[in-house]
Amino acid sequence: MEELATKYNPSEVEDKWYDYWMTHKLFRSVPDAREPYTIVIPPPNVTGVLHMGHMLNNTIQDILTRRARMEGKNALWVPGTDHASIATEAKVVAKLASEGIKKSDLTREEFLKHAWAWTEKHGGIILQQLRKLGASCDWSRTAFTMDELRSKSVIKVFVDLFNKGLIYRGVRMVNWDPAAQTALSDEEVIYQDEHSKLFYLRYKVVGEDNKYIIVATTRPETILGDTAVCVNPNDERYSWLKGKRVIVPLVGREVPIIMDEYVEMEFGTGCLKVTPAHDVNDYMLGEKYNLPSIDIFNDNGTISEAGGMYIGKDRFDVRKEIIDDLKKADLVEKIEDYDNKVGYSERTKVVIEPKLSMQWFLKMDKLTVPALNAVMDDDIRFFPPKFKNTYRHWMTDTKDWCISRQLWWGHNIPAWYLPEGGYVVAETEEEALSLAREKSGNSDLQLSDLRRDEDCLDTWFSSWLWPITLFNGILDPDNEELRYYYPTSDLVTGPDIIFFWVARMIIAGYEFIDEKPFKNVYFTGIVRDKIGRKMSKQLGNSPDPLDLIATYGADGVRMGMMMSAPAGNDIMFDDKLCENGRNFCNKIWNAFRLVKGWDVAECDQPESSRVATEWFEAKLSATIAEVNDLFTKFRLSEALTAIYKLFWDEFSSWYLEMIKPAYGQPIDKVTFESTLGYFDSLLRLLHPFMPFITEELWQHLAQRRDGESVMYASMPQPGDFNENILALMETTKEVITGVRGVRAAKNIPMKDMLTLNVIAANAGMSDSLVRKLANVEAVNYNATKDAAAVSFMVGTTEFNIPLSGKIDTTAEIERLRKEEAYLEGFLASVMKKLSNERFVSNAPAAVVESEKKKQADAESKLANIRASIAALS
RNA sequence: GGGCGCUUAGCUCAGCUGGUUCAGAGCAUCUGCCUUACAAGCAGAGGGUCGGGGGUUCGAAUCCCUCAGCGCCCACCA
Repeated sequence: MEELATKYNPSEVEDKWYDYWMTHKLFRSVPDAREPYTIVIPPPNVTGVLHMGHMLNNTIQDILTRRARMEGKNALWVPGTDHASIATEAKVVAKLASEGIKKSDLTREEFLKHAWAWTEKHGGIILQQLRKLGASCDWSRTAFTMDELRSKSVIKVFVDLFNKGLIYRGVRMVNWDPAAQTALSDEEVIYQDEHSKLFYLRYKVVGEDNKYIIVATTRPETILGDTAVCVNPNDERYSWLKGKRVIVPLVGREVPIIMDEYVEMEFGTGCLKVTPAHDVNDYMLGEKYNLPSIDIFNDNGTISEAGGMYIGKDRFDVRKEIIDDLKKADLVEKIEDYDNKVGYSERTKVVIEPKLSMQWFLKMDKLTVPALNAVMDDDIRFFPPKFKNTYRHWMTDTKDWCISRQLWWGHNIPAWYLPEGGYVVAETEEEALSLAREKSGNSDLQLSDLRRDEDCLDTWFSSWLWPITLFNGILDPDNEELRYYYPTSDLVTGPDIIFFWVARMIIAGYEFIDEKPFKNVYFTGIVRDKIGRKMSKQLGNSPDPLDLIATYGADGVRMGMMMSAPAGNDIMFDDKLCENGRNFCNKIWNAFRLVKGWDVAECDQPESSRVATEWFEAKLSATIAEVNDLFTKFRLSEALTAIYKLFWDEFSSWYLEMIKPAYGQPIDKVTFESTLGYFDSLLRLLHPFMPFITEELWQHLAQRRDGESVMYASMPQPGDFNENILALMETTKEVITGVRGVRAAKNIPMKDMLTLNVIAANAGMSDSLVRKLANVEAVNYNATKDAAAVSFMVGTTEFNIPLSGKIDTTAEIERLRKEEAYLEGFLASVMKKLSNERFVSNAPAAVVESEKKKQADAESKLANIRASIAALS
């Protein structure tokens, strides 16, 4: 066998095995007789780059997929990317701008050419990066939310919903993004607290001399669009205003006073200016009282012709200017500081403008019903379950979904407008034409007479179909793949897109397939930096995952992240975590070097090794059972921790030391074979978490045929094991630790042999292992106390180590006195409990028993200690 | 304004339906070791009245109430 380096070198190993897995198509899945296990990737933005959030999310998906595969399931993890309408279009617009090209100078076709070129250049980078992580996706199935199959599906779904009467078109107040110049859904608006100002403006009452009413507003520039002032009809202060009119300051427009209980009398002055075109509530009032609506903004947030003043200037500049002008005209009563919430575009980060516009909507009220029930009834399970609350909140009383976007990069809405008005919705131009001819009664109508809707669909209107369209479930609903893989097994995603995506996928599942899209949803936390800030490009606090992989190895990064990533809780990420992962890789590597370095001989198995193997076998089984249980609860970090401890503490620190032959000596064949078997089991257990190093070592462990992989080795299952051996070893370890403690305290080198006296007939430990690991030459039972010995206790048994000449009697007595005092206190508290009548009669028998045992143990220990003190004095 | 969650060792967190695997883990710290797999390591050690207060109970980190601080989600008070 070739010489192994003393340190594990991941970079040499990782690419080699990824290529091997790819060459042998080991990630490939097609339907067969096995039970399916399916995960669909939350598609990252096609032009995005890998960040720590992706790392965490995809590591978890890979762990689940790899584990399922080793459990004998037909595991499929489908990768793909999202066209990310707004984000991608914004990037393309910016790139074109840097070349001096304006989007408005291009035709739709020209623009899309640029967009596709951009997508092809940058698209898929992120998927390449995922390979570095070890992601075991079936790359042959890589999909894109805007590829042909997905596009056709989206259009078909739109037409279908339209024909069901669930999609409608109408003028509504929507969230307008002046940077992207498109409408957004409510979910794409993020509200932030702002310190702003409340401006109190004077509106002159018509027909009254020098009488003004004061209106409070945070947005003085919108007075350009005021068409009324509203007060509460119950507000006696203003009853005299009934039927009067006021003059909008500066603008000079005469507008009516209206009375509506919507107005809070306590807020501001109790007078509300009404701007139906630029505020959702004012819009409602406008509808109710038939007020004119003056849209004072252009789509880019500048003042429009309709504003009459400040035309072409930006809304925020105008806010400053108009206040100056109002002050000059003495129309400002006062200005107060005021904290309020301002809506920002999730994508472009600019302030949202409520705007009245013609949009397409999807009716939500009926659609949400089965989706809500599925989660509430645990037909779809959320991990952690606390997110059920959040989900229920949103799913009750959900507002209609604005699905149109004034963008070009996306699925073009399949609606065509007739020359004489009206429109038709169809999957293809041909169908549209025939519908249009029918509708208009004009059989000469040509396609060129029809005008295609300019808008495209919200990105989420394609991603909500993702688990279905990946198996072509819309276009061919009865196909074999859909029947086999759908519903998928687990979805792994962040709670931030529970409404954007998770909820809508569930809705789509029930609406289009009549079946849930997945059985379990595992919510990851947000990856933050070590001082708790969200990682972001702006802060520059996000490490580049590829740098981390280069430094610590993919396995190291995966392991470091997973050790501290409980479900649903944020992870405070620190590079240090990866260091632990790297160290663990090195530990595994070196344990392997040790084992593989031994010479094997046909000799008798020592007693110590016999006990050690029996014990480790039991320990292995117990841990596997524990890990299995943790996986069913999606407690991945705890499962990994359990395996980590099994490997590092139990296997490396204890077991290998127990069986390790003396230097230069061979190991017996029985022990060796057992050890290789354990190693194999450990590698299998670890594989889902750390795929590369386990594959590398599995290769060295045994000869394999080309194409074989630990990926397909079966996950070890727990066997029956003897609980007694576990208890025996716990005692043995405590005794060994006791002896080592004495060595450390007394500065006795490991090389020096010691004698161990047991002040009892039996200690419930393995003598042979104590001799070997504590370097004890003799274990004497039924020994008597010795003034020239240091003592320690394990359970109720006292041990002592004769150390003539090294005993500081005073210090030893003092130590024993402390111990005595502690035990006396402990005993007193136990006795107090036991003498409590109500405790003895109310507590379960087992608890009372255990208290009695505590009492007996404490008494016996106390007797021992007092005897020792007497012996030393 | 409503809802949810968090507060346990210096740091990051486990601790499930109250009771010897209840005060734990990893990291960090301290002490001694380059012992022949690993110093990215080994062997030892210290460290917390479980955010404050009250209650229920024989018994509370765990259940209830309350206060304080923090975080998240939802909501049209200009």
